[in-house]
Amino acid sequence: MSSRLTNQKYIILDFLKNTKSHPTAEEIFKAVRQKLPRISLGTVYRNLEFFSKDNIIKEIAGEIKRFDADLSNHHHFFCNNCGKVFDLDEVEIPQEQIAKKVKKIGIVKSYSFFVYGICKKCKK
Amino acid sequence: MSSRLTNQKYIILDFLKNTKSHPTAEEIFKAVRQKLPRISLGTVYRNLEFFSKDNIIKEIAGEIKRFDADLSNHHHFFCNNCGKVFDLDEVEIPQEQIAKKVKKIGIVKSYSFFVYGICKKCKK
DNA sequence: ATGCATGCAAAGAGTTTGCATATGT
DNA sequence: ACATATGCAAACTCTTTGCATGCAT
Repeated sequence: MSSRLTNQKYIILDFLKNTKSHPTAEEIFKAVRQKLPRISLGTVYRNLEFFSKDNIIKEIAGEIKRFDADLSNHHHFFCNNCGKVFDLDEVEIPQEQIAKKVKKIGIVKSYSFFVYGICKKCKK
Repeated sequence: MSSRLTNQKYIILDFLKNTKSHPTAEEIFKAVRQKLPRISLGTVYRNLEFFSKDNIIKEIAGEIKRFDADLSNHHHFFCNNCGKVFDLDEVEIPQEQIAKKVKKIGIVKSYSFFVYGICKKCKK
């Protein structure tokens, strides 16, 4: 964790630890502002970057970045219609097999697997 | 393909079909401008969107969008150091198995799998 | 001839950064 | 006390859009 524990850091992280919504920086800003009305977007971005670098949270790349404090090895489903992101807890990827095949290209540091589709709610 | 075949479309697509570099819009712009000095970035973006919608090319989401005219079922390796993108031709994902597990969440339309790491050149 | 595509420039989103001030250690 | 973190606003990057003009059909 970055060196000085401020209220801002604590509340941002607390919010992230207690949501499964994979929020964007903007969404985190709005949520956190309810407890800390004077917090700035810049601070949110700066702290999210600290947390990512310290592997306390994970960035989920997409059109817009999203953030996830659930560091367990899981992947994501993006709904093309409503934009929501769902966890794929049961889906596993043959990592060792992949790492072997990728050896020719380089050293694997991490994986990210996205499934795109239409979620049940939007399907109706 | 979008309705009117212009020189701009032709040259953009021709460039994409003949590169393996997974270029960004900016890179495509620079390359294409050598043949069409008056082309604008807006036109590049507009046409890339046309092509994507018509499934002539694929967008690769990341910090910055990249584009790929190779529609074969393959995945990508991103080098965290130099930012280059490499094709992973041999890596296969158990799609059917995944689709089954994802059924609870929604209908699968597409997959994307990224491997992040350090490429051989950067490793040295 | 018609209307879709283009070039250009301005506007938009999302993100980063510089600087003076505030605050954790 | 001191250096790091913050708020604020400006700057930046990537992308989209409005509009007059050009060009494929």
